[in-house]
Amino acid sequence: MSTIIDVAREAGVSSATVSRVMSAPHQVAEGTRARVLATMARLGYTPNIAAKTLRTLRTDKVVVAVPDITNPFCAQFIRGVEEAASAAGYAVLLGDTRYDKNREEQYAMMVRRREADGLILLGHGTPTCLREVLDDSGRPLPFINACGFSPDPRIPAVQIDNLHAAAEVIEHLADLGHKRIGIISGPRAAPNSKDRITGVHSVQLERPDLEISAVEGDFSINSGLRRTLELLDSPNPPTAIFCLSDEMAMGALAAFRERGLTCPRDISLAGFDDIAYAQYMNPPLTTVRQPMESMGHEVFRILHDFLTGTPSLVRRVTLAHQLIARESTGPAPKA
Amino acid sequence: MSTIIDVAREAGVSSATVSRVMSAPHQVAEGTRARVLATMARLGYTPNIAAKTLRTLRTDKVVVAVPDITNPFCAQFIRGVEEAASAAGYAVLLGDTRYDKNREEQYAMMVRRREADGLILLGHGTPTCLREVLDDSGRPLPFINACGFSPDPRIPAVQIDNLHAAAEVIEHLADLGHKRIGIISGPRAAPNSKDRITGVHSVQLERPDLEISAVEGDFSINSGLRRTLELLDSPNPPTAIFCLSDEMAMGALAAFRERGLTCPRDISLAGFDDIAYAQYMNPPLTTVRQPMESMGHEVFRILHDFLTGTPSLVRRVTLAHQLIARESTGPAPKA
DNA sequence: CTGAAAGCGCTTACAG
DNA sequence: CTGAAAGCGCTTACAG
Repeated sequence: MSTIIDVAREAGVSSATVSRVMSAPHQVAEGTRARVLATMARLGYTPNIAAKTLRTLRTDKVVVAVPDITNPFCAQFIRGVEEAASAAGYAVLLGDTRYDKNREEQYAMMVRRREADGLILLGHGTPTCLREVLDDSGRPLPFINACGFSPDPRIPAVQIDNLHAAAEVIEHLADLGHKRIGIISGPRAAPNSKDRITGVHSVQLERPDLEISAVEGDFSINSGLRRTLELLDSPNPPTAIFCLSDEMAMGALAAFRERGLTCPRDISLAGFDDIAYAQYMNPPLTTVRQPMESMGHEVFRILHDFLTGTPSLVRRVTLAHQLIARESTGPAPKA
Repeated sequence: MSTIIDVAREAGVSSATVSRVMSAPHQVAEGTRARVLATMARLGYTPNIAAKTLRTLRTDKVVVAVPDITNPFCAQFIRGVEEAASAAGYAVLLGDTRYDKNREEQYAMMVRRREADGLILLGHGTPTCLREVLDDSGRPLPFINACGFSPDPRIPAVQIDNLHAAAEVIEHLADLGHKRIGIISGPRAAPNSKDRITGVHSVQLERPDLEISAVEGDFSINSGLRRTLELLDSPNPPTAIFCLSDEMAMGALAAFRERGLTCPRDISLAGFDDIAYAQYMNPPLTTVRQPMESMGHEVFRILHDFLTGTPSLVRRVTLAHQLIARESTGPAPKA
């Protein structure tokens, strides 16, 4: 591999000039620039990024860590981040944490080791290795949460209004005459699961005849299947089930089939997220759309402002959600 | 951020010793080592990877580029690669090419610019910027294909036996009495689509009463839906449809619903890949399982051998597939 | 518009 | 077991 020195020698200029041709071409005389460009092409020169990074302390990379790349919901978010990032000349390093704190830390370490300029984390957590840095300096970090507000108010975050979104689903079900509603949540610890459950109960305050039974899932198809079976086998089973992810709703559909139940005739079902598959399920799934691509754009924009030193006081951004009523919800069966 | 020099000064040793504590601890006297370790911890020292990479010309990273991270099929593959990679001390950089050659090139450039040691490409293509290097030196590159054999025999690749896998599906359908079978392929240009279609026709040679009509899709749910509708609306519609991806099969199921057809009573359906959703579709989907995680393991192993200079003549590896007969295929309806 | 020179933070033969 | 020193390939004030 040829270096900037080789190019300089061949083109009869200094390495500084070659460097300028790449980073500030207008500072170089046109003839010189053309000669250098031709030489670079002839030698097949490719800059060594490690050297550049060492010198500038900038990588033009961000890492985005998601809990489960297998989930199209995460993938859509990544797409959004990547779109905004590549438009700004940044590359995206993708991390799959599998809901594992250790793996999250590993990706966060990439920014400490200067392998990336910043970290975008889909979720509400703050990796330890970044938290320490935060405490030391007291100033914000190149770090942002999506789909979950951090408990630390200094850390910027973007999400939807989970509380009201969940409330809307319950209202939708209640309007259809459902009285007994089963909720399958994600892990309770997650603030957005808590927010959604709070939303559910906020409706119950105004409609005291609602009976809500909440069980805890883990967002996976299989947990949706298992928990639904439990709800169906309880003494007084719900007439509608609200899963806090579309994947769990997919499991619920499988459970209905296993019990010979027809949706929505015998039981209604709502999901959350509006992944690409939701509209193709049988029946098409009623769910809440989270604007994941926009969330990706927004999150990158905020991180980028920070990285470029653009002053900004933005800390919390809430994006619009949308209840999408499809065929999986219908009138409650007559008792 | 403290550097190796700071640690050396504080610990009263040279930077060479600090370096050895990290990379070859057994070469350092125990007392010295302990002192250095304590100092590193006290200063919160984190090595600067850019400097290390510049010096060693190794990144301990591989980039894996997939056509569509949104597809769980790709995600499973990534999981496999990542498992093998992290066991070997490598990090994975993930690239989503969206079936776009330009984006593929961009990720391939990362290895030319020394941002990664090698490239794993899910698909059969060879990025131009790597092809040139190959031509120059004549020796193999840190590059490997998965799910598609490269036309260039020097480039290693791992896949399943697409030809026989597709043949097995057709035989399964023919055994169920189906005579008119519709095929929805991926883009025809892809070698693995061609291989599968060849497999389909190989069965036809032995069973001349089979009528095969093949149309071209793009692996997306929506193309599965559209193409299925076309097949259903043709003068003499097939009694079974074989989609060359499970996502397209999902679209086919939506098309059946749109036309009021019950699967498998009125029409049978088979997919390809066995993504996680396949078993939860309604009805559960008959499909061909590709062992994507194992493929990821295998691919990384081969690349790693190359990277570490381990001599190996492995060029083509074929992994076992499996026909998974579920409920979406049944006897052909009586004419 | 261009060049000489310092320096980013590591690693690694080499010598002792 | 340890250190002095060179060097990986860039960029950037500084000077002209």
